[in-house]
This record gives sequence, C-alpha cells and structure tokens, in this order.
Amino acid sequence: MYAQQIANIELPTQSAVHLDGALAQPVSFFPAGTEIYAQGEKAGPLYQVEFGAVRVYRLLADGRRQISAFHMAGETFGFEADATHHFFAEAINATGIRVVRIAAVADMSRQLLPLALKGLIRAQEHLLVLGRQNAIERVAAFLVDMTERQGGLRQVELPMSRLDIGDYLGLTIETVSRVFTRLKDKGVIRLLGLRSIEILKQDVLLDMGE
Amino acid sequence: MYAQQIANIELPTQSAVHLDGALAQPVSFFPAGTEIYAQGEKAGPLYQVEFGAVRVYRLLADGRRQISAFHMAGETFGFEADATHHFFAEAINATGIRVVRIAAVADMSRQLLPLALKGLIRAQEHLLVLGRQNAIERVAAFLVDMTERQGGLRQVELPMSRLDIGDYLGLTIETVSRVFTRLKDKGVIRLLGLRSIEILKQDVLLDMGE
DNA sequence: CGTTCAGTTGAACGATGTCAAGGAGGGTGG
DNA sequence: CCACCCTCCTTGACATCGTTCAACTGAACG
Repeated sequence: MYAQQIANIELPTQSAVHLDGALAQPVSFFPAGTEIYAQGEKAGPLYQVEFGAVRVYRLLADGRRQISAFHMAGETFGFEADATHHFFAEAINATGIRVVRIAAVADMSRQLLPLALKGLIRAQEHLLVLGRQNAIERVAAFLVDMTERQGGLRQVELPMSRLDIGDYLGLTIETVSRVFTRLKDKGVIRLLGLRSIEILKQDVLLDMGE
Repeated sequence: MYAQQIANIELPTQSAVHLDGALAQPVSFFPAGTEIYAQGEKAGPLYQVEFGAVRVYRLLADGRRQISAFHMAGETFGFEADATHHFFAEAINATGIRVVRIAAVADMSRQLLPLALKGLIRAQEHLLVLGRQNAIERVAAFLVDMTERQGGLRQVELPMSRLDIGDYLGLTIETVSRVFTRLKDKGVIRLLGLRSIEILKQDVLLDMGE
C-alpha cells in the first residue's frame, strides 16, 4: 500500500564506516518510496542514512498509519528489542543507506547505547506533542525540529509530503495544510515552494512548539 | 504542583541486585506522590522498581502534562541520553526503589542496551496509540497493556488515578471516565472497585486496542 | 455522621476529521 | 516548447469526537 518493492542497487563508496567493529558495507541506494524493511521481518543489521530521508512507521489494521520517526543524513536506525522488526521503514525519496551488519550487537553495545538512548528521548518527547499539543503547536514543534536538524538555518527543506507530516503529527493532511496557511497568514513562515519553507519569526515558532 | 518533596527512608533489603557490576544498593521507600527525580536535575543512577508504581512525565509551560510511561515492579527506568533528566519521575503510591549507581554506564552497556531498547519500542508503540487511536481504543490498549504486565489475569489492579490514565493516554479525566462507563455498559469490563477491574470480554478488548 | 476528594454524568462548545471540489506544480509525450 | 495529465496540495462546508464547565455521586476517613 505504502511501500513499493523495488530491488535496490549497491553503490561503491569511499565514506568512512562510523561504527568500529562492524563489517564495512557499501552504500545501498533506495529510490523514493521503496521499502527498507517491513514489520515482521527478521531484524539484525542497523542502517545509517548517508543521504536522503527515511520514515519509520506502524500501521493499524484499517490502514491508519503512525510515523514514529523520520531519519535524515547521519542518523542510525533499525534498533529492535528482539530479533523481529516491529515497524516498517521506507525511503521517502532517493536515499543512500549504509547497512551495518554487526557480528554481535552485544559486543558493540558501548557504541550503540547512546544512539538507542537518543532515539528513546526523541520518542518520549514526541509523546508530549501527540498527547498534549494542538494542531498548530504540533506543526510548530515539527518545523523547529526540522530546522534544528538542518543546522538552524532560516530556510528549511522538507523532504516529506503533507501526508507524511500528518501521519507523523497525528493529524490529517487537510489540518496540516490549514495550519501551514495560518502560519503563513500570520507572517510566521513563508512558503518558497511546497516543500521549502522560510522561517520569518523563529521566536514565535519556538514558543508555539512549547 | 504534582510532586511533593518528602525525604524518603532507606529500607534494609535482602533481594538480589539485578545488574552485575553495579554498586549494590538498599531499597529506598517513596511515599505516594513523592518525587524520585525532576526535569533538569543531574542524571546518573538508574532506578529499579521493587514494589509499587512510578509515573514518568513532562510538563508544558501551562501545566499540561504528558505521562510517557508507567513503571511497575521489576522494571528499570531513569535512562537519559546526556547527564540531565529530561523528565520528572514520581511514585504513584507507596513504592520501593532500588537506586543503582553505576560506576561507568559504558561498562555496563551490554546489560543496559536491552533495557533501553525495550523502553524505545514501548514508547514508539505508544506513539501509535496517541497519534492514531480514538478514546475507546486508547483505553482498551491501556487495559490490555496493564493486564499483560500483571500476568494476563482477568482481574487488573490499576495503581494510578483517572487523571494519571488521562495524562498517559492524552485524554481528559472525564473522557476516561466515560469510556470506562461505556465498556462497562457493553459488558466488556466490570468495575470491582474504582481501581480494580475485571475483564469480561478479553477478545473484544484486544481488537479494540488493535 | 460530616467532610473531602476522586470519579461520574450532563449539556454545550470547539477543534479536528470527513467529504468534496478546485488549484497548482512537475513530469511526460507529442 | 507546449499541452496534458497526474499527483499533491489547498480550501470550503459540515459532521463528529473529545473538551470544557458545572453539578452530582459515592467512597474513604476522621
């Protein structure tokens, strides 16, 4: 429904492996919308985003989708508590992924723990957004997060669609769109393109998102 | 506002320390409503629940509260990505906590990683509940979770108030109450006491909580 | 036996979802 | 290079669910 199954191509690469002790791996290329792993599949390796963006999500039986996290260049994902994936992961757009096959995760736990903890904190903070913030606060928090992850520039590039944003923030696509319009009308942001946003009033955005 | 600052009493104890390599610690007693740690405090030790129950939460400036997790006997909490607590932790009712002071967290990462990953999965699954489920589904998911954590018995003891449940599920206390009534009227549950529930139709509850 | 606090219930409101139509941008083929 | 198409996005009207505000109930405790 959301994923396309397309064989991915391995690219030669020269960039360094970040995890010591792991098997060095080339970068795999995933076209937009392709599946990286699926719920129920056997887990094991970790995944490092070289370029592009990834969405990690779960589905309810009736098709409702919750994106639990977006992963951008430099980030590592794919952690599981047992040997099975509990989520789906897909490339949002053309994405390069380094698959890190780890001989024994336990042996590398020293390096892995900080990454897992970062993911934990992120997820718990997102719980506050989903549980207690209204639509405009959610979008503001999202935009603040995206700007921070892009180095705090005034201009933000959103790699994902409105649908993805909605499924991440627990909103419908229509509500996301209306909030964008409201922020635009208030002069808080300016839409340079559909997926390119300029922050005009960072302070306002900051204390909207809490 | 939510926490009372009451000095806690150390209890002698004979039960085993679960984490090898950590300093053995006695069990501290926290009366109902007392703070275990606060947001902004220096983090470091981990906490193991011996008996009782704990809520971990964040607050918004205007007092809105999101409980990110409940911790029951046997569970470990207090993980942080950096040296600072990003959340508050309080005893829900009379609770025994073993404070595990770890010389170097990195040295114990082999044991810690599985615990952190379990917390991560739990948080991510809760995101689905908060982002995409309606009131009755949220309460159903909560009840299923509580029964599973109490060994799958038909009778569930809820250590927390309706307010806590609401703040965990992103609902108001009134909505939680109304959903309980609806489940009771449907014959899915029976209220033995305010905080004691009998599950009459586990199957119905299960596929409500999806 | 009264007081208090947690929980329940009701009525009205409001935010967000749903359904439907219209618009804009990007890609493709003529 | 233009026209068309398809997808994504926006906007509007209305429905719905959950919140808010308020009153009431009941259990626990002195």
